[in-house]
Amino acid sequence: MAETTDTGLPRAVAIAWGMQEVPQRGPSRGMSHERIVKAAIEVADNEGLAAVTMQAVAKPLGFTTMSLYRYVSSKDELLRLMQDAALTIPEKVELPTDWREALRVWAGVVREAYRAHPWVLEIPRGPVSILMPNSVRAANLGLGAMKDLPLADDVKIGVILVISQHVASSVELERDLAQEGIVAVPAEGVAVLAEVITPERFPHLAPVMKSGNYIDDEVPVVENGDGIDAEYDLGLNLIISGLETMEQQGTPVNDATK
Amino acid sequence: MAETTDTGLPRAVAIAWGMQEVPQRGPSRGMSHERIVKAAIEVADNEGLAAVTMQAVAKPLGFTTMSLYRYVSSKDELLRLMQDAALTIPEKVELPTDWREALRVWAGVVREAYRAHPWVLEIPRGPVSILMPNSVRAANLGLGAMKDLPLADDVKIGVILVISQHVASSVELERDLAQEGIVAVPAEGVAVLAEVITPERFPHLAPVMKSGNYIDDEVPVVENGDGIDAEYDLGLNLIISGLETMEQQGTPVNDATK
DNA sequence: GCATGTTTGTGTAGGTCATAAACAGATTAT
DNA sequence: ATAATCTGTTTATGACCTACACAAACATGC
Repeated sequence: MAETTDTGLPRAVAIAWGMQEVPQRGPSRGMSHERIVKAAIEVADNEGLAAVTMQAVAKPLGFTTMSLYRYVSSKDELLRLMQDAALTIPEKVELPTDWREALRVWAGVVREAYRAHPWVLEIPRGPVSILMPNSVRAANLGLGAMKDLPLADDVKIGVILVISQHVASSVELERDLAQEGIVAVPAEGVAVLAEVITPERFPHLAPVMKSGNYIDDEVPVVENGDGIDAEYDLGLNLIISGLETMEQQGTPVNDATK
Repeated sequence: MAETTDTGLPRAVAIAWGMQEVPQRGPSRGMSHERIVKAAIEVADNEGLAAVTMQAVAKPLGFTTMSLYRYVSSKDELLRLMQDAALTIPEKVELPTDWREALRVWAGVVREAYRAHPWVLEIPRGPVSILMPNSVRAANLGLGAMKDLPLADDVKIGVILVISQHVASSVELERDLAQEGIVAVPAEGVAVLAEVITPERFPHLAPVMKSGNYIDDEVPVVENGDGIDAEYDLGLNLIISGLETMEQQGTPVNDATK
């Protein structure tokens, strides 16, 4: 599926790491991966990921659609490059010494990266994604945040995955709810829904909905904007709190960093 | 964006709840939402979500492509119906009384539902998804698992979201890694990668990779199949453990169920 | 310099898809 | 009956990705 280079690495990985040798014989190139990806990101930022067509990317650059294929072997590859390039982790991040605070800062950095380009979450993240430069940088930073936490390496990797996924899901939820006109269910629709979500059929959920915090006239069932922050904090707090007990219980450690 | 009915509810919601009145005047219908969705799910199960085209769904049913549009207003609506129908929660689930075990069982049920149709995770889950019958059933069951946990309702809702998202992400990761030929990076490629992931540039990550658990000849950086189970358990354990301390600390309770 | 092979950007064309529009036959309401 | 409405179909349109072929540009080896 994913095109591979002679090193056996997916092409997108080689390109993103700058490991793709440039041809020498022909005319010099008038374009570059960087400029293409940048233009594509601009389109996605302005008009959404669905608006990213080869034509829409090429045109502002003053090139033809097909010319992009001299740099990118498929649209899929372009999407993968965008996915990595959009995950902009700041060059220098000051991490607190306390691992709890450090993890919070780290999660916040990742969260802001997603928030800056929410469409990245629409791109399917295959196993290749994790080999890309910015994913590696993010993982490295996350491990740094946990450097004083006495847990095994594979647990730390797991924590990084769990937190990343939580952050991603949270931003995704936030983005979904921000789309007005979809969430807004008028009172009439809510009333109709209340007829099928009865206490008999849904004994545990129905009372919660009745309690009113989750159904007002506009926003049903799920939380509003503030609720998203609450959900983000809740998940992060639970994970960190869980790590604390794990730390106190002293899980066996197998740390390669010594 | 999402088509709405006269009740103001998205059409997909009305259809899924069986709240869509059937026309009376014309000829009787030769097709049904159920059969269409079932056929579509079959295609997705066999050939992946990408193979779900209106034609591919209609043909096995002996109907034309366009006939589907008499039942479904767009492909997007069909996808949403598939998304809900694929989340098959068992009719009766025996939940242990202990909320910790009950949450584990609940998470397992959701996990198996996703595993049965992993392609659901490729369908963008908009805010509408949460109004669909099976999402509501899942939420109700999750709340039931926590019925003896003295926490506020909105916290419980948050916990359900957090756990669902963790389960979904974990299954997604599992599915990605199961696709052979993408993950398999030959030793040569790994060696090349090791040249750019240097201890100087990635002081925390590089030692972990060197430690060997994460790079063998075939599977780089990320865990193999067993590792996925470990990641799933880790996340769930952290969340539940976090809930335990929250329980012991006695967070203020505001329970609508009394 | 010059021939040769390579690479670039472009134009053309083919194939897949979703879906709008118009129509004939079926069925029910008046 | 007559009119209104609905069903399934045929036809057509417009996005899109991308394979292919071509001419001009450029580096290398003679």
